[in-house]
Amino acid sequence: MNKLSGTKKKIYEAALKLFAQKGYKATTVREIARAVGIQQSAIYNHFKNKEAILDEIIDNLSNSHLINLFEDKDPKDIYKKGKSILKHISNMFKLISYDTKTDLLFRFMMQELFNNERLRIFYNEEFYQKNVKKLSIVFFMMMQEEMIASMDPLVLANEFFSPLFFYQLQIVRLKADNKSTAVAATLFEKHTDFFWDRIRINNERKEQLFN
Amino acid sequence: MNKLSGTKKKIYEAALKLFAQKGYKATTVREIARAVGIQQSAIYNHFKNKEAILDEIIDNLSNSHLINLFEDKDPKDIYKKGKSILKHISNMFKLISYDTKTDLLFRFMMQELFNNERLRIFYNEEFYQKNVKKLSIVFFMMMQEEMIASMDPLVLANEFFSPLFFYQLQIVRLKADNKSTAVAATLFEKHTDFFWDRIRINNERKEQLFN
DNA sequence: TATATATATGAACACTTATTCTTATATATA
DNA sequence: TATATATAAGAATAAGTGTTCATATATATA
Repeated sequence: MNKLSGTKKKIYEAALKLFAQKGYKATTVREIARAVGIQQSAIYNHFKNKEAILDEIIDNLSNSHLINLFEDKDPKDIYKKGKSILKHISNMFKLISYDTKTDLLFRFMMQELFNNERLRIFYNEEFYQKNVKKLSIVFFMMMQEEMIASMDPLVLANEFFSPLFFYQLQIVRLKADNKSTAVAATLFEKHTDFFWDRIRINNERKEQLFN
Repeated sequence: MNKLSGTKKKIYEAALKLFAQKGYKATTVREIARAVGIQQSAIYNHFKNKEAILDEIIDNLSNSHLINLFEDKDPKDIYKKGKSILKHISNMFKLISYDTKTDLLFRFMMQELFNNERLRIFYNEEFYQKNVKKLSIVFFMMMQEEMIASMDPLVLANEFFSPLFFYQLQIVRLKADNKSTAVAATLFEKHTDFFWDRIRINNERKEQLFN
């Protein structure tokens, strides 16, 4: 989002918040205007129409932290870190769930997933496929180095990714009712511990392999 | 749902379909009426208002197959089956994703999750908590019988449940765009295979334990 | 068959919706 | 300072919304 005027940015952010809370369809232009503190007609000086706000939000999803679990690091450089890279990714999910800005984006995405084809394409390509593919490369390399047991890397990537997504959804859902997220939050780490412990090759096993 | 008149049932089902497809708010009473083939005013002979249709749908979720993964079987009776009970539950998720009726309920639930507090309560208590607790009882008993490795049963239950949920969401999402679900569908079984293979105690390990 | 009840219609209602004007006021540019 | 441009307000509009009403027609009951 480059150099928005103050008001345009305010409209954008108020709209995102409302879309995430009650959905695009249920949010009125009047509500957005009221949240910004202007007349509804003033909105049309900044956006062509209501849908243009929605489109711009979806456009900007690609630049958000919602999808950059790897922070643009090359899988080839990080696989050596073993468990700690999984811990890091797991922690990224946790941070997204709690960061007030990314949290909105995630809730918005889940809210509108079935109502917007562009959003589904984003979800599939940027949020899911991209990350799972990177993960599977990491796992593939770990297998080659005999850090972890050998199996289908793509399956493994899905198995690592899906609980993180689910726990994230849990937290966003609990927050919607102002319920405690403490228990759900611990599951991020427990998932990584459980997962790594089950796939890693320890020294004894390694010796067995070489015998 | 007891003895609805023909028309009431038609309204109910047309509404569920539309709610699941485009959301409650975006669905108009006129659309529901058109789908049934009656005037919009006739709907009010069967339901007090639009929201009453929504409420009735949510009421009936508890009777649906959406949540009865165990088909009312006692965890104490089924844990002995070991992997096959997990296969069975995994397959239930898969069936739900493809059954045209339950598939609608799941999509409806995900559509309206953030817009309806009663639905979130249902999701949390009936869909999530109830099943995960039953699962953890099953795992706890498997641990006592030294069928699987010993760890926190509730964590294990979450680890088994969450990928199934995720894959189900994947399939419903892919179906929304008429995309192929073949690859996603294989993940249900692969999840169970991977999961069981990692937690089970095989004979060699068992011998080690007794030494 | 006659009567009561349930269900259908079609028109109308009051309200909300997104959007568009015209007009006024800032803000930036010359 | 004068002028052009961007942004604000307020009123108005047309279309869409859920809902109600009086009335007609089936359907079930006596």
